[in-house]
Amino acid sequence: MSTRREAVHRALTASSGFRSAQDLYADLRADGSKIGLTTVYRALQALSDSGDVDVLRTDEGEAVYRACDTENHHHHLVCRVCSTAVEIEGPTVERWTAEIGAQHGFTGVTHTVEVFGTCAECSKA
Amino acid sequence: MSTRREAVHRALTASSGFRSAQDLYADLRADGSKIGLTTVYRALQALSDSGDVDVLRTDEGEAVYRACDTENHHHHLVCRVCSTAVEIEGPTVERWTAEIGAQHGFTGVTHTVEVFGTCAECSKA
DNA sequence: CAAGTTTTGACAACCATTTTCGTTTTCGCC
DNA sequence: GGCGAAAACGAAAATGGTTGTCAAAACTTG
Ligand SMILES: [Zn+2]
Ligand SMILES: [Zn+2]
Ligand SMILES: [Zn+2]
Ligand SMILES: [Zn+2]
Repeated sequence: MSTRREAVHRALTASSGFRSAQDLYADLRADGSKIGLTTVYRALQALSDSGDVDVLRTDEGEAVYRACDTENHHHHLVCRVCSTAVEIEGPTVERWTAEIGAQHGFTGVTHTVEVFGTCAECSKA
Repeated sequence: MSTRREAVHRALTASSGFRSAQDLYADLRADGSKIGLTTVYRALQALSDSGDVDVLRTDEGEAVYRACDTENHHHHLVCRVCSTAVEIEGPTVERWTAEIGAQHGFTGVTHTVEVFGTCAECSKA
C-alpha cells in the first residue's frame, strides 16, 4: 500500500459517513497535501477493488465511499442530512432476497440494500 | 401528456427491462422518429417525477428507467444479462427496514432494495 | 389569421470520472 | 552509494451521460 493510498484511506476513516472522491481530494488539499485528483480516484478504485472500502451511488449518480469497520457483508443506514452511516446486518434480508431469486429461477443472486433517513441528531434541527 | 412524451412512454413499455435514455433514443430513431435526445431526457424526467416510471442507477452510475405495471411501492429482480426485470413486493423487507431505522432513532426512513441475478432463460447459455 | 404559450431539438456547457503521457519515486541489485 | 527497471504520480486532455440555452416549430385561444 503506497503512501498516497494510505493517506486517502486515512482521510476516509476520519469520517463516519460516505464521501465522494472530490470531497476527499478537498479534505487532503486542505490538510496541506499536494496529492492530485487522479491519484485520489486511483486510490479509491484500488481500495474498493480490494474490499477495503464500500462504495455506493447517490441519487445523482456520484460514487461515494466509506471505510467500514467490518469485512463481512453488511448494509448501511445513512443519514440524508449529515451522511453519517451505521453498519447494519441481519439474516432477514439475506434470506428474503435469496428466496425471491430462487422463486423466479434466477441464479447468482446478489442484492443492494440501503436504508436512508434522518439521524436522531439531525432530527432535532 | 404531449405526443413526444407518449412516444417515450410507449417505447419504454415495449421493453420488459430497464432502459437508459440513450437506449430509448436509439430505439425511437430506429423506428423513424425525429425526436431529439434532449426531449427524451425531458420526457423521462417528467415521467419519473409523476411516478409513471421507476428509475434506478447502474453500477456505472447511468440512470435506467422502467414502466412498471403496478403503482404500488415495490422492488425489482433484475437479470444481469438481458436486464429483464420482475416486480417483487412483500412485507418482509418493508418491516425490516422500518425496524432498523427505528432502532437507531432515524426518522423519515426510506430504502432502496434491488435484487440482481441471471434469469432462468439466460442461465441456460 | 394574430398573439401568446408550450414544446421541441441542435448545440454548447457541465461535471464526475478516465486516459494519456511525461516526470518522479521506489525498489532490487551491484 | 549508484543504477536501471518498474511502479506511482499528477497535470492536462479526453470521455460520456446529463442539463442548460435559445431560437424555431407547434399548438391554443380569441
Ligand atoms: Zn445526520
Ligand atoms: Zn445483504
Ligand atoms: Zn435474462
Ligand atoms: Zn420497499
